[in-house]
Amino acid sequence: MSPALPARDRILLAAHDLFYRDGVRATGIDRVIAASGVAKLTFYRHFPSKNDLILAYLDYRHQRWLAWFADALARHGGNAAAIVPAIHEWLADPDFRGCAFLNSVGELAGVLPEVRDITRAHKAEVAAALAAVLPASRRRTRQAAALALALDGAILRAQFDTADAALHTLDEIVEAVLARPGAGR
Amino acid sequence: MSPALPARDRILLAAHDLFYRDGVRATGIDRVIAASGVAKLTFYRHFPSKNDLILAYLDYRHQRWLAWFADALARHGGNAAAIVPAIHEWLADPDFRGCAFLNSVGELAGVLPEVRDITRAHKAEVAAALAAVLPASRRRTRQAAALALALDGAILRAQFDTADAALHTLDEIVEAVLARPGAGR
DNA sequence: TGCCATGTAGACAGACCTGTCTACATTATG
DNA sequence: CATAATGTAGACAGGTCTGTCTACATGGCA
Repeated sequence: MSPALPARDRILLAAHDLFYRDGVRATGIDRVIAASGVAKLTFYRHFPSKNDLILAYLDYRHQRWLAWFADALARHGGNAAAIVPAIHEWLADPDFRGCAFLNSVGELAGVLPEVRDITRAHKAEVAAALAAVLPASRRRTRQAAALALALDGAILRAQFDTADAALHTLDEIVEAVLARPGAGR
Repeated sequence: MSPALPARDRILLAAHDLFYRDGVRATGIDRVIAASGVAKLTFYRHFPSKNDLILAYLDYRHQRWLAWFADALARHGGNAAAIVPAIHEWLADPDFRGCAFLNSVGELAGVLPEVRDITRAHKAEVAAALAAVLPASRRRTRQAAALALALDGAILRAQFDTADAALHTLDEIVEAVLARPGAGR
């Protein structure tokens, strides 16, 4: 009957699900408290303000998403051809609601500037994960940056158009960027 | 002393500036009313609910932004090389706060589904504006779709990283997409 | 035994939000 | 002149939000 998880973890889990699904601003503290089955005072002992919870949520999301992404890339072959199938897996998930970081920047960057830094750091790691599956070359880092940017575009596109359209266009950009003859230096 | 613009236009102008700068959800009706110098009852006669105002705002923004974009492309030469300089102009604007439509999808799609359709229509017209400056070819429409997606990625990137980084990466994608040898059909 | 961290339940304050309502002024038009 | 549309000023209701507070329970450890 004792709770399976300590209070802090239950709060963080509940906050993750609600913040990601409904948006940070649209989710009240009271809903997080109800969903985690914790008392209000307990909540405020662990997270003195909602902003603290938001930052903890982004940190948790960062670790969780990146672990999933690295695993998905590996499962699909661990090379450049794995990128689109891995993303397809995500976009097809019925719980897909876009990128938590991009969503948060739009919602919160004005009032919580740390979100910008967290997002920049997150996207840098995404680009690194992409670079790791590209063929070694002098242009690999820049190719990864281009793919990371296109990936963000595709994630957004999938939120107001079909996932298939987003993936198809992403695929074209991936091929164009990788096929491009070495124009560089 | 009579107002330069009819009440409805003043409301829409004020809503545009506030919604775009601070976000739709973060901006209360009272602030729009104060900024437009209109009485509350007058406001509610023109826009029975905030949702009506939001949709009118997006419609107005759509026309205004697209007119600016077409003009900027023309001023920079009206060909494919005009794309990055035109976007540069926008990102360098101190009032730049990302794409109003992408921001709204994140904030509102859950409670106001029309936002999704409006955004899809807006982006389709952006792609058409891009296609108009690309060299005629069998692949022009698909190239424009790819560039539109990359453009969205760049707009986002500029919100948490430097505009220069976003533009540089966008430029690489533009060149890769346009340089790509005809991969057939 | 005594102390303290950690927990529960829930009332409450103060702010802000949307939308309604009363009461009155101005202007154009039939 | 009379009527209707359009405007102003601002109180108010009912809801939601964050964060504080009181009062009490439990379990580990010195």
